[in-house]
Amino acid sequence: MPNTETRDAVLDVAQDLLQTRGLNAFSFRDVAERVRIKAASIHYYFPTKAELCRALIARQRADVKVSLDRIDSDERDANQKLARYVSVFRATLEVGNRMCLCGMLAADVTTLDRSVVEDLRRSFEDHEGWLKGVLDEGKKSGSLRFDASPRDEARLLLSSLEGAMLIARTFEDLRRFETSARHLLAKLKA
Amino acid sequence: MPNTETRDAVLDVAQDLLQTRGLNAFSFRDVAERVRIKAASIHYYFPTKAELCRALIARQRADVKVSLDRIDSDERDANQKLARYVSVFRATLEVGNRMCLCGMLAADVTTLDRSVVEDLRRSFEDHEGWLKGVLDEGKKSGSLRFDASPRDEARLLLSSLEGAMLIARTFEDLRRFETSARHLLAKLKA
DNA sequence: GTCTATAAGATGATAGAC
DNA sequence: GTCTATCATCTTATAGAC
Repeated sequence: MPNTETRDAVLDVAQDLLQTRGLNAFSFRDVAERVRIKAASIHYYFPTKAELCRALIARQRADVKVSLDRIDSDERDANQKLARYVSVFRATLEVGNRMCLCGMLAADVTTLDRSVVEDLRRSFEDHEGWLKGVLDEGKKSGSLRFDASPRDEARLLLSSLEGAMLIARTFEDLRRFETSARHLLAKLKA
Repeated sequence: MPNTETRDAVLDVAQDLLQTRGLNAFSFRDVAERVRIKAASIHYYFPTKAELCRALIARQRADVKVSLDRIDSDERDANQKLARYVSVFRATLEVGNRMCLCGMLAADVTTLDRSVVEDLRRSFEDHEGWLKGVLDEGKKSGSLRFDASPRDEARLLLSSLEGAMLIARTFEDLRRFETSARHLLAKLKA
């Protein structure tokens, strides 16, 4: 079996560099140095940068699923679920002023292989699908209020959070994100 | 005097590549080939990539000022002003599925020189300042309605539009942007 | 202003030793 | 699994001819 420890370390470092600098601003050598192996060794786990990307998205989707499942089991009120959801984004920004993994890949989308773009879209759709469910349920239970369809409202919320991260990061100002997120949730509250 | 024609052509091509691929995914050679000069010649106009960046932002800020001034002189209603403002973003996406220049640089922010980051922030502040004015005036005249401060609401609107571009671009789906933008404006309308 | 030539280093990727 | 060695190519940038 492959050495999962090294493989995970490579993914951890690559993810951090990707979220911090962007896909085209870090190299296999950058990753290797931090993992303290040689660049060539990374190719043993991930033959190409595209495969590294796919693995990052796959792991991220699994991690997100765990987070969303936990929110679903912990919270019953839609407002609380959304607040917890937002806190996932804030945590990303909080540690090292990182951009969302998918948001960063979205910026680099034209430089990605076709198959990576497809995975990236599925990842966004994971978020949108969950948000749609929460919004739908919140509207029906009377705890949320909005005029668009749950689908459109979910898309708008995700987009707005991504944009809020992008700009808060530019100003290195976490409070910018927090303020935007607070207003976004307030607008949805019944 | 320097050859303004070539200089402008370099800026045009660099801007397109930047908005399409991102700062770290195009080279002086890429620009040179499209302008049909040699890469070394670009250094005559822009000694470093950072200076090219600064020039792009400076030109963009001037262009945006012209656009916003025109909106101000053409439209009196705040809702109309915002609709025109949104159409500037849509036009960018419409032609070649391009990301906003500043939004793209924001993704690459950690790889930018300090001085470029400062210019980038000023560019965002230009937008936010204008939006704040429109929102303030719209609220006072009774044509707009929102709960946050004009400043926070302006920041949120700009963030949301950037995020909507980012994700619409990922799906190569202009209508995603249009739908999000429509709902954003509807939420503000009194 | 634009070119050729060149530097000095980085990049993704592969072959083959250990 | 990890390494060294190597490849072919690209990158930003500079020097100096034309």
